[in-house]
Amino acid sequence: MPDNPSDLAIRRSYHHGDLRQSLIDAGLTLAREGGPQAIVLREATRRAGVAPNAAYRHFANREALFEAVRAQVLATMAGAIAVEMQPARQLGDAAERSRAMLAAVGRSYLAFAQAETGWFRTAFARSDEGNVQQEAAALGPSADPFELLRESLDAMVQAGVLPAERRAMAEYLAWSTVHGMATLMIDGPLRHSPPGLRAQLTTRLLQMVEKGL
Amino acid sequence: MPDNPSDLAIRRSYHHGDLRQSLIDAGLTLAREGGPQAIVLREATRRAGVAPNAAYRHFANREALFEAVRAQVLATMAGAIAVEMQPARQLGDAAERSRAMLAAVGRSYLAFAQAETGWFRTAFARSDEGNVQQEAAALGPSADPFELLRESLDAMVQAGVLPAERRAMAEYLAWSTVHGMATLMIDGPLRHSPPGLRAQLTTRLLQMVEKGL
DNA sequence: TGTACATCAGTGAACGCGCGTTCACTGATGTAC
DNA sequence: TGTACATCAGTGAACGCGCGTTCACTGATGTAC
Repeated sequence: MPDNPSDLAIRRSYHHGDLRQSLIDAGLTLAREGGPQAIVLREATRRAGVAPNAAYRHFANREALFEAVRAQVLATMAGAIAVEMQPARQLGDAAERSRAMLAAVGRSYLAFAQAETGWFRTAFARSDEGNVQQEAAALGPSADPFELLRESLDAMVQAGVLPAERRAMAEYLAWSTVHGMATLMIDGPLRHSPPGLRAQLTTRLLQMVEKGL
Repeated sequence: MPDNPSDLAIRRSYHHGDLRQSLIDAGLTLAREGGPQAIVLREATRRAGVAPNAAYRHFANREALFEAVRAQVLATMAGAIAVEMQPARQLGDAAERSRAMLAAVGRSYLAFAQAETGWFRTAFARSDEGNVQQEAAALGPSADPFELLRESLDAMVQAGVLPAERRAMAEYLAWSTVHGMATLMIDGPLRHSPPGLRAQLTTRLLQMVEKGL
């Protein structure tokens, strides 16, 4: 393929090049701006510069496209969190390190929810499942933020910071807390709260989790 | 008005009786079964046995109907929680009472989310706000579950269970935790978890909040 | 008590919109000989 | 190296659907005299 003109560029060839990925990319843009409901098949094909039904060469239906986008979002989010965890990973003391990792997960989870609200909503949109796991698995390991949380908790147990008998289900307790706060901040009563208050709340919340676990 | 045939009954008179409330009732049924998106103006009029545009006598647009339904849901939820709090309120010891009240709020909040998922989703659907507060205010006091949470925390401070300096923002920390768990249970990885596990998680979560605050 | 009339609460028909999806098709690509 | 042909990836047109909303209307109600 000498020229591979994607998306918005005027296609010189009858064939697109990589329509599948272009549709997913368009879906990502839509989701970023408008959340899960903005992932509209016809709009994605429009942005890819292609007839609406062309999508059906690559996806069985709208749901399949949606799940592909969702898996990508999950991977992107996991990537963002992994980056924020890097400094914590460098720490020498095992106890300190594991605690810092957990805090980093929580902090960057909340940051992502606020910075990329559309994607955040998409990541946790209800789905008929099934497709999701397959898509996510195809993207390789650590495509899910949840895994990073698990890793941090395991590190805490290994460092002796978290008693082993409290490890079970701890990810659900921690995740609940942080996810609930994210919801409060993007949709709930804290929707219009100032950044200073949010920072304060984030800190106290993470303290509560660490103490409470 | 000799006969006041509402909703599904065949109307004998040209006038409906109380179309406004009938539309809200229809909206409540729709929301209960299908969540916020199921609140469809045309469907509500259909169920009320009336032409689609009749709704515009009582609501400016779909959004206005939606907010009226949402306010009702919030009130219903607050009512359910208030009932569950009753036993706790009877307790003699102030410290014990306040703690039991908080636990009751958390427990019944989670129970409501699982028993009435459609309503729960509706209660916390994003909205353009403005209308909500007015509608809720019109329904009288305690129309919001959040108020009951605040009340419990205030009681804890008064009973000396919660240090006054930790009272500020405590409702957001507590609410976050419980709301996040609700989300996990209805949409997230705990979607298909057995009741026994859920009960265990609920208990541990409430312990965590009490300790962590 | 009866009648005229303004007001209110509904009707009937239609609008434009955008969606997901299906059909029969055609242009481009790549492989076998 | 050239040609025939199967396969693949897109096109064009249309479908049915249901939505929210607007228009000009009509039947029922209640009030003034």
